[in-house]
Amino acid sequence: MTKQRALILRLIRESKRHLTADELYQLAKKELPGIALATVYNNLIRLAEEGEIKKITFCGHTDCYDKSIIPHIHLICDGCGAVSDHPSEGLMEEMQQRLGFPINEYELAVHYTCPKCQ
Amino acid sequence: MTKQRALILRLIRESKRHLTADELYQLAKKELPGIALATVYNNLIRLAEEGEIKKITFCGHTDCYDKSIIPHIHLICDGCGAVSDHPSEGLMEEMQQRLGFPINEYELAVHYTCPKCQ
DNA sequence: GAATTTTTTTAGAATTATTCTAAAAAATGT
DNA sequence: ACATTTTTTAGAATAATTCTAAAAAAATTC
Repeated sequence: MTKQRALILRLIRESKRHLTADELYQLAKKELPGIALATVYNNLIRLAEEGEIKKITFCGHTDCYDKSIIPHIHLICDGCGAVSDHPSEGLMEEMQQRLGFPINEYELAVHYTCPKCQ
Repeated sequence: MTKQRALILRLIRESKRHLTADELYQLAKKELPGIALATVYNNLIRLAEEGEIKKITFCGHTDCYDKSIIPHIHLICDGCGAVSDHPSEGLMEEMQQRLGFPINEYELAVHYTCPKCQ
């Protein structure tokens, strides 16, 4: 665990939003000015492999990284594009029953119109 | 409706798989050798806007285009990476009940291990 | 149906996101 | 501390996508 990797993990955990690789790079540079963008990418891959964070990809957006590795629903407002998280207890089991075979995980993005954009 | 757009739409509809922009470009060139890659992109954007096709993005994969605009589940094998479609009747309603507010659409990718890769 | 206007296409440059490479630096094991 | 392994850095390379300006095609108007 290098100081670069620790910093990236901390930034992801402290953030209220999902951050892109470049956003993390910009934030990381403030604390560790010499850090390279490739280091951010390397560590994001590694942290995701180790299960510390989760890579998320939405249609039309740059890949982001989520501190929560517990499955949950991503709510996307079609008006302003804001992304929020929503718990999804029991959805794994529900999905397995529906499909009739065991599953490893799922990614669920729900598009709606948030109260502000109504 | 230009012949380029018609061709791209036909190729998507005739394909059994989801195709990337570049795959479509390669296929389209066989029938219309002078077609430009930008034309493929322009028309994919347009066709998706018009609701003729659907753009799909999976974590780590290049964007693909789906002939079916009816919501369905994408099954992704974690072994071989193969993507297949699965119907999802009633899932929209189920999801709305779970969330407690109306939704526009959803994207659901389920990761599993296919029989071959077991 | 020719002239005009609008839309689309083409070719290539530009941009964005990401990955690769090779040398330097840091961390780890002895 | 010395050797080995891993990680980082800087910058080049690649991949996917978008932009731009001119040419071509399609649609509209007279």
